[in-house]
Amino acid sequence: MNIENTLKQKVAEALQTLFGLQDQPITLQSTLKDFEGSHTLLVFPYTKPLQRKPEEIAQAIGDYLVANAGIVTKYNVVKGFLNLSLSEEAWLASFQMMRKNPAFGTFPDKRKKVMVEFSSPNTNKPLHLGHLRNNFLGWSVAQILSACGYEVIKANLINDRGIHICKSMLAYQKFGKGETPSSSGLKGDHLVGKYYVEFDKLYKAQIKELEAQGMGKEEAEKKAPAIEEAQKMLLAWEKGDKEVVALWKKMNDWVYGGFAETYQKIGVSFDKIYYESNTYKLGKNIVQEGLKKGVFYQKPDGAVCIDLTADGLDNKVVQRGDGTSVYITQDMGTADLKYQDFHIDKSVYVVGNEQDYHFKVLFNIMKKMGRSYAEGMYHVSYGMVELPNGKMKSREGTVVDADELVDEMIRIAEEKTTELGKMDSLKPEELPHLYQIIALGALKYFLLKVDPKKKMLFNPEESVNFQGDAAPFIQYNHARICSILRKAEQDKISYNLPESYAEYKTLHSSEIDLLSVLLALPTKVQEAGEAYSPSILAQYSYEVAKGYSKFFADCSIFKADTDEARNFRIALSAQTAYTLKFVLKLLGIEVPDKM
RNA sequence: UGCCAUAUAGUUCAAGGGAAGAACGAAGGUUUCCGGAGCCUAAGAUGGGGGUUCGAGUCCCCCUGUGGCAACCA
Repeated sequence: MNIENTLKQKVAEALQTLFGLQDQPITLQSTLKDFEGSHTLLVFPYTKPLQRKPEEIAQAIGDYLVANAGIVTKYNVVKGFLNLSLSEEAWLASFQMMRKNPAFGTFPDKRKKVMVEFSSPNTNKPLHLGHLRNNFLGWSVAQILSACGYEVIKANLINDRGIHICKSMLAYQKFGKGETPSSSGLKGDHLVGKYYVEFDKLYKAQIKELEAQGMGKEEAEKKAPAIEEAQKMLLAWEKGDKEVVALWKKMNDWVYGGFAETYQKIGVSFDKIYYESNTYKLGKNIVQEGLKKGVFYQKPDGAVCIDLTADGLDNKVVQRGDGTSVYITQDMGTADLKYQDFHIDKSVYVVGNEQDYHFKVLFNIMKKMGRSYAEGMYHVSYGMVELPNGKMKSREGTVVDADELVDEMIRIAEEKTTELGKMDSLKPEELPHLYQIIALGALKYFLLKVDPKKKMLFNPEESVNFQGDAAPFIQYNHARICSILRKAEQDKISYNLPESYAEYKTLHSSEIDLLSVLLALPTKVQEAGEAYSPSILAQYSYEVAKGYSKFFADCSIFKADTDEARNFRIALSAQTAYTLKFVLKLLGIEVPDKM
């Protein structure tokens, strides 16, 4: 039914009829702006078997298509590129098909469950820009997979225990003086983060002092009293020491309060929350199972290992000589736990690329252990967000704080909106929500438009775009269409009846370009799902908005020459609004009706 | 040292082996007309060297730069 498949079929037919060629690759791409036509067939691949010039072959196929394909009206040949123009009927027919499908862009239920784990913060400090990239990616990947037909469970594995938490706790014990979020006016996560930084100051000073006394750097890092105390605290926590556990609970609760506020503000939520304090002991049964199966082996000192050298990896310890867990042990256990809880078919981890190796090892092990879900494990690996002067480091305070950044974005959104005088048509009480939509949209789009696996640069001086290739431009096009649809309704124009524009026979090239972009929606959603890449949809949403802007500038809607043209253009606008809203939703971005 | 990423315009990013594209910035134009956060015009780039191919930014090899990993850390 869709244009592309019809064309491919007809091209195959042409190759068979004209040249007796079968099973040839058929490569269609969209025609470049500089040439006439909408679809371009590459004929280079046929030159070899046919021993003929590409121009000859292209011309022959072109003639055949015009005569036999029905939907092709004319063609032109540039080197080995056969540019095709399609009939108005073909465009209008596919447009009607799209209009009739209220769920255009979504796929049928696959009857498969996938868990997407993302966010996964440590509870010793507030969220920063890097976490935002993670949260936005995870959320978007979950939405995309859902549109692709999966049942999605969004999970958050909170790292609420370990030496880093003890660092904050220790510093609080030493310097906190009973400070609380309410007494200090600080958000809970920020308060705890403050003591994490305090710890680092103390620790660094102690190292320096020890070094001054002639101790080597490495030894000083191990012997500094602060770190020794923190380690002692961790042991006490593991033994269930009442005082330590009480402090841990208190400070974690502060952090959860802070996180909840941030999550709520950035529009992120979860279906299932795991805590490492509950899962960190898991996995030992898998170690035993692996030993029995011969997947693992035990070294003389008792450490359990796996030899992955045959797979291009190394020897990896999965359990310490003293019988305690390492990182990978608990991840094996948690993988099983997730399966037990939900019987998932796929398990996706949104985690930074510094853990690429870890996940290769984990997935490899779970395959060797014969887990049914192992083939469906996938690491959405993303690059770090860097500042102009390099990486962000929490301990050194060179981070872009998530809460501050969001607030700043909201401030800028208000400023720009006021500057443009765009808030006149809105009630004052609607404005804060609008600013929030625009600010978060800009931020999310900025972080999502870049290919996840690439590192990206954030320059606080230049901030985030509100113009050009940016969410506000896309949102603006949605708002502008809503305005048109309101007018259409006011004027009682029933643009949604296909027969009301069926006679429209003079499509403008901007209309065809826009239509062609809109038709690509399902393909783009599928691509984004297969690649776990929201950036594909971010780019697409911009193409749609740009296509609409061009159309809007070139084609008058309410002053169109005929009622058919007018009705078609309103319907085209409505379809564009649907597409923009649909795609941005998959990116976790809201669209306003007015802005 | 090994492994994995990565290198495109002044800057930030695109380009499923197929005609190198945007945006920002800087230059010029555009508002009697449905929303100018817009539209139009022009300038500007594949780190270096080999190879495979009809065709390479894309695949392979070497070199250089950058980031990450290579813990019985997480």
